[in-house]
Amino acid sequence: MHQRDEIGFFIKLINDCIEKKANQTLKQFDLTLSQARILFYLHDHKETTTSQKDLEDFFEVTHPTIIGILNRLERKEFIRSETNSKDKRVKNIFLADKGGKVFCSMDHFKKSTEQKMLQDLTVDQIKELQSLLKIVYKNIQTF
Amino acid sequence: MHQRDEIGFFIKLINDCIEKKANQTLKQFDLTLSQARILFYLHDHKETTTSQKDLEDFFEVTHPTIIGILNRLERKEFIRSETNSKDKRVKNIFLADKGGKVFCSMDHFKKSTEQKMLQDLTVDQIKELQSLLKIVYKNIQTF
DNA sequence: ACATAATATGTAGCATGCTACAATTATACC
DNA sequence: GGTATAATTGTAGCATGCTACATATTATGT
Repeated sequence: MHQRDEIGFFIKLINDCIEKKANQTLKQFDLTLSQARILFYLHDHKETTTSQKDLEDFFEVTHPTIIGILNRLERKEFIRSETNSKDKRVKNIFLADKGGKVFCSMDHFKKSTEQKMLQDLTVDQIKELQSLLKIVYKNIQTF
Repeated sequence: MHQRDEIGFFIKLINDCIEKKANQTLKQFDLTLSQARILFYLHDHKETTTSQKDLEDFFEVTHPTIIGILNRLERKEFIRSETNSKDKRVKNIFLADKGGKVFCSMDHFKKSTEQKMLQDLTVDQIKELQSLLKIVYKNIQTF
């Protein structure tokens, strides 16, 4: 088995490539892929309040990672944050006006990207890919 | 479509997870996953000389990325390097004794990891996954 | 009520990826 | 042969991931 044929290696190639291309496109919005994903999350969860911890759990990254991304987003005024008055340990995160404004054009970019990525695949193949990746994911998590 | 169901997002979760677990295991060898992958490459290409550029092309990363990894590997004496006398622009990279020594135990770890990752999948399913990922990869590259 | 444990966030330092710019050497062309 | 171009490597600075340690607040148990 050659290194480049291994699933883990291949997944890394794909992930690096997605991130690079996305970051090049998102540069026009002064955003990175990880930052944009946070904005999408906040947009999708407008009705409920979101804490830093919620973002850690959803994106499955450690808290120093989330803190870094949020600090950069807040410095650029895409989001704002405030301490929860009920539980002062908790910091709530909100989409700021600027974050809402870039949303439409970003959403369009996101949909066309996902579409290009999955072109030449049938609906069944996409479902199959999702289900296979889910199994792989479950396997690695239980190491 | 929810964010976590998107292929790109899912691939990132899997990649982060693989890298984290692998780095925890490889710590005993004083190596990271990216560093170990370089050693595997050098081991698999013992018969031919390898330049920095070869590694960039194989791993599809930029040259500053490769330089960083190689510098850390050389500082730890897993590899050594020398300027090509025929073409002084080129820097050749060799596996050092120390790099060869950790190889057996790493190889064992690598095989058992790949096995655990793909458990519960049939040979046909693995082939199907590889072929689907290959299509996705081709699609992103031609953006 | 008070000590202890758990939870949420913060900071420091590192590895790996990137872009942008620079330096050196080899190649190509007139 | 000399100049322009290409190829290879190097450096600086940043974003995002991590671990390890620290701090503040809340929850728990006696």
